[in-house]
This record gives sequence, structure tokens and C-alpha cells, in this order.
Amino acid sequence: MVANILIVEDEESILELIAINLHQAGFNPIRSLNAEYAENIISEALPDLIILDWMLPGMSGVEFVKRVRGNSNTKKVPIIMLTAKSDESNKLKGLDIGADDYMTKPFSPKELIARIKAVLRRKNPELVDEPISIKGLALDPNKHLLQYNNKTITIGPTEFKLLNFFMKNPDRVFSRNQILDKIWGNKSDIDDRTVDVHVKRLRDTLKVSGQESLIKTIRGIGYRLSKD
Amino acid sequence: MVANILIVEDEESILELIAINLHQAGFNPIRSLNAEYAENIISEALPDLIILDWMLPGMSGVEFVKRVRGNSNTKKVPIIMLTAKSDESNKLKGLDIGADDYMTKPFSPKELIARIKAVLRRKNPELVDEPISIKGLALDPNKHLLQYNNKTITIGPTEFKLLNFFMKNPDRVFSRNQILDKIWGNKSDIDDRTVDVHVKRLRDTLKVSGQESLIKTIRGIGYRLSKD
DNA sequence: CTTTATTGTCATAAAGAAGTCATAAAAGTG
DNA sequence: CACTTTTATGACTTCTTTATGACAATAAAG
Repeated sequence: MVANILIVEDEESILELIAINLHQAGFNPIRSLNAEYAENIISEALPDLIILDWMLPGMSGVEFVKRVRGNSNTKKVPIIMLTAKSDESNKLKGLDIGADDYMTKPFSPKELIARIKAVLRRKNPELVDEPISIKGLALDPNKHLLQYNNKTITIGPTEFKLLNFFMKNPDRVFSRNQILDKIWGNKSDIDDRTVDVHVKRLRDTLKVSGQESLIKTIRGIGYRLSKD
Repeated sequence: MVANILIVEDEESILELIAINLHQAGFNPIRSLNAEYAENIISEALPDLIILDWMLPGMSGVEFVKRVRGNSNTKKVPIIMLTAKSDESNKLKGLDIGADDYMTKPFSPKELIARIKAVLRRKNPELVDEPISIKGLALDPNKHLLQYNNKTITIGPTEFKLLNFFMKNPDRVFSRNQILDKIWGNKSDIDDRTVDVHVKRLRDTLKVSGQESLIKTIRGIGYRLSKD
């Protein structure tokens, strides 16, 4: 899954610089030269994070954050703001109003990426493909690799996604339909029972690690993975 | 990761010449016709290196370097300065003030790239094409040479780039489109499946070293090279 | 201007996964 | 325990995805 990141920055060269760097870091940049257009974009589809320049023509950064935070639909979107070095007051005001992080210009693209990942990790861990480890099973989404005590386990695409999902949401029960939604996408017209089959296949795959009972059946409800 | 290089040069044709050459060498050029605008850019986002013409309208090169070196945020950015052949005194002054290298005009683009790489190698090795070695395969991007246990392997241009890319990013899965972006450039309208063919050709090439399975297929996702 | 090398595309073969269904097994109920 | 409901499992078919060889267009070299 790729995070959509909205950049609101009036200076075109900076906007482009950030966009290119985000793209190379594997994010999907969405560009906006002002707050008004940014509002349009947000009303169409929520980005996963907003990078916001403080000094904007027209609506200011403060105003923009206020409006984003004021709308119940958008209030939870993480915001990283960019401020000039001198604007200490704005920095405080920004964090006060509800920005999640700030960076003073000039910044290095590398640092920006790092901060974005940090914020996403805090707010929306699913979007940062971090390796997860449970009961000796290590799953790395970036490498698309599953290991048990450093021994690689061969696993099919759907089973991988399924396990990834369960490991990211341990100790929670999911109905077959919830699982279908998350793994297959909500538009699918696939039979409930297909989930059973894939859980079976996943369990088979995990047998080589002795973790075949990692995913428990909750009769009448669905399935659950226990963290410990 | 691509190095962002700020070019400060008042003569547009030279500026463009440098920019194009940098782009072709895989850098991301940022253009500025004068020191003032350059300062703006720097105050927004730090470049990885600055190429600075000595003779500038308005703020001079000397002054610019002083200011860059004087600011704690920017003091570490490498600077290469361009001087007219006669300006021996400026050359010394520049190095004295803190430029990292200089070149006298006229210069060959090739030499400029070489110097940039040299400076980056010293200051920021991550951004430069260093030789890489994985599983007995040694690839040198600068020499454009591939060897297996000191025996040279003949390899085509695209396959070389592909292998270079994979070796620089081991253990990560890349989709065909990501690979297209990185190897062919993101503007290309080349078919996804062409990647398959080149992977095939690369695998064939590597057969002589017994490393034909170096690059693994991740079904439904893309390809991955395993470091060990 | 030839000759050669390289490239991208396509058609086809081969391999791998997915989804469904019938049936067995297990769990829950009274 | 007999009966009902739910889940597990194996087999089968169909659908996707990838590998491969051939070819024509293009670029590079001589």
C-alpha cells in the first residue's frame, strides 16, 4: 500500500523537489500550490499525510490547519509543517493548533523523508511497511520475505497478504467479510468461504515453523492471530 | 537516492548545459541565475552540492560562499566553484573561504561530473556510484565493468543498468513499474512486460557465473535480488 | 553504407494461484 | 446421544502471471 502525501507549497521549485524525493522514497506525492486548491483535493480524497508550507499566498497555513482540524472528516490527517527558521512563534502556534511535526527550512530531503515515516509510523503504521515479528516469525513487507528463525519460508501472494494483515492487527477477531474487504478489496464478489481455504493454506505454509495454530478459529465469528 | 545539485550560473546557456549533463549523469539539477535566488532555494531546502559561478551579477561568489558557510544549517554543503582561467586570485580566495573544489572555464562536462562525484564521494558517499560486490559478482558503475572472480563478464547496457540497480537495492522487491521508472526514466511509455525480457536476458548473462537465480521472481509483485 | 548489436514487442508455452464445491470433521445444542 | 451448524480439507477447473523464443525496428560501429 502506498501512502498519498499532499504537498502544499507555493514555490514551485521546492514543491517539485519535495515531490520528486517523495516519489523516489516510494510515496505518492500530490501537488498543490496553495491552500485553496489543497482543500479541493482533500474534499475529494483524503491524503494520508499533509506537508504544509507555513507562508502561503491567500489562506495561511494556520488557517488551513484550523479548517482541516475543524472538519470531522479530515481532523485526523497528520500534518507536517515547514517554517522559516525565524518563525519561532508560528512553529509553536502550529504545534498548538495541531500540526504533528514541523521542520525548519532549509531542510534536507533525507530528513524530511525520515520525519514523514516517523509520523506515519505513529499515526498509521499500516502505511509504513515495517518488518513485523511475532513468535519467531519475521515478515518483511519491503523484502516480501517471511522467515522463521532466519530460515526463509515459501509463501504464496494471498497467504502473504493475509499473514501480513493478521500480524499487523494481532489479537483482534475479524469476520470473513472484514478480511475479504481488507485483502481482496471491498468490491470483490468473492465467496465468504474462500477465506477458509486461504486460512487453511496459510496454516499449511506455517506448519514448517510449527506455528500452524497461530491463527485461531473463532467459531461463529471469524479468525484471530494471537500475539503471544 | 538522487543527489540534488544546485547550479548558480548567470549565463543561461552554460546553466542549461550543466543542468542537462547533470541530469544525464543521474543527478537532479536545480537552476539559479543568481546568488540571491540561490539563497532562497537554499533557505527552503538544502541541496547536496552547489556548483557556483564566480562571476555573478549582484552578490558575488565570494560573498555567497561566505554566507553559506556562515550559516550553521548550510555550512556543510559542498561547493564547487567555476572560475575564468585568469582568476587565479579568486581561485585561491575561494578555496580559502571554503569551496571544496574549483574548475576553470572552459571545462568539459565529463570532467565536471567527475569532480562532482569526487567531492560527493568525500562528503556524502551514499550519493555516488561506488563499486558493489555481491556473491562474487563485482560491478563497477564508473568503469562500466562486471566481473565474477576477476573474470570479466560481457553484459549489455540495459542489463548492466538493471543489475546495477538491483545490486544497489538488494533484498527489496520492486514492481515492474518502479523498475521502469528507475532504469528507463519515468516518462517512458514502455510496456511493463519489457522488464521481464530484460530480467531474462540478465539472468542469461549471469549464467556463466552460476548466478542465474540471483534475481528472484516475486509473483504478483515484481523482482528481488537477494544479497546473501 | 554495411554490418552488428541492442531494444522493445508480441505470441505462445509453462508455471503458479485462485476460487468453488463436495464432503469430512468438529463444535455446539438440547 | 442425536441433530444442527459451522469449519476444515482435498480435488478440480479456470484464471493470471511469468518465461521464453522469435522478430522487426533502431542505434551503433566499422
